[in-house]
Amino acid sequence: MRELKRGMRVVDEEEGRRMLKIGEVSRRSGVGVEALRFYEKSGLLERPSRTYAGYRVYGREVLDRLAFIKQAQALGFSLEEIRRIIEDARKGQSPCEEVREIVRRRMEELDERLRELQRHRRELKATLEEWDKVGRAPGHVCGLIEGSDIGHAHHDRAEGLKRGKRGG
Amino acid sequence: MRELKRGMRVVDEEEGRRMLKIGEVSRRSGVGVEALRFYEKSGLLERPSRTYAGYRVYGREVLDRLAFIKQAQALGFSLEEIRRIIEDARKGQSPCEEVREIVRRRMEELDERLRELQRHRRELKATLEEWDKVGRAPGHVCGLIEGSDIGHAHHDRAEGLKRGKRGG
DNA sequence: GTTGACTCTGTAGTCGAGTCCAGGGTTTAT
DNA sequence: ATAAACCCTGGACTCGACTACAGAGTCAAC
Repeated sequence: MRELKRGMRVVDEEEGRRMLKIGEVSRRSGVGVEALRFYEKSGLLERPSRTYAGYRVYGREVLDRLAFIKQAQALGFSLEEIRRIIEDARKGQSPCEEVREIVRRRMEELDERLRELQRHRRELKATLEEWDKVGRAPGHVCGLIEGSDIGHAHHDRAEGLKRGKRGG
Repeated sequence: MRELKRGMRVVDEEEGRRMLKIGEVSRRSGVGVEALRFYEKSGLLERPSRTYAGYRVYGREVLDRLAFIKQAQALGFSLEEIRRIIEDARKGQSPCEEVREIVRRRMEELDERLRELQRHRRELKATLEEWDKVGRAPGHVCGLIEGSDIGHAHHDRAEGLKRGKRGG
């Protein structure tokens, strides 16, 4: 089907910059065809142009966008946050203060989470050491649950830890 | 309904140790009635005895169990892991080596996650600083996504970071 | 002209840790 | 006698980031 009917807006494949079909984008980016369509639906990727048959065709710049998305994800951003960043980036031409603000906030959250995890680590370690001492005591079901520190947790501490449990 | 029909196994409320109905357990533990039933279904709590009318009645020891669960959760264990720990604790009477093993493994994972997050933090910081420098450059859509470091991420690094993305 | 790889849409399912609800029955206080 | 507060079951829903599938159309190769 090479002759173009009117209304045909297929982007030319011969014109120097080669266009990519979704499978190739997937292979090159490592992002999975279904995920690509999902990203499009979620507003992370612009709707690409289509071949006459309805196939998506992407320019190479989508690979940069996907690399950006992956990196942002790796940095701990949710897709929704990434979507907002991209959106802001498109409309706010000047200093993109909002974007930096998101990153700043995110970093603060990350710091908080880090502090928490370090505390958890210390508690785990203490628990292990406790168990190494207590473990051999007879008369308990196991000496761990009933006997150990963590079996009789201080309520306020547990509460404090729980606050930060926003799924990542 | 005080006269007991045959088959009645209601645990006596007068017998010194007072039994708790689910609402009271909830209030005392801070765990939420629905969550308590959910824990029961998930094998984290033994099935409690029932009143003749079918109401759950718990002994005070359930509060210890719940404190344990909460603390373990705060330490980063999933309910499934906690379930396994409790199960192991019940059947493995001697040194509960498995239990300690789980905790040890968990701590290693936590260490890994901590290292990752610290790396993320450093990258975020670098990105922010990069943006502070690049942000004012004209000619970009925003100077952030297209212009910044993270827009052209090294693939291998992104992959490396992604591996650890087990939701938490 | 037919295989086989690819693509499309749309919907449903996954996981974890619950929450919420409908439509009942029970207990307690007035 | 009746309202309020509690309890029961079973099932649906939530969120995030996908993945899987059904059923159909398209494209390149032989």
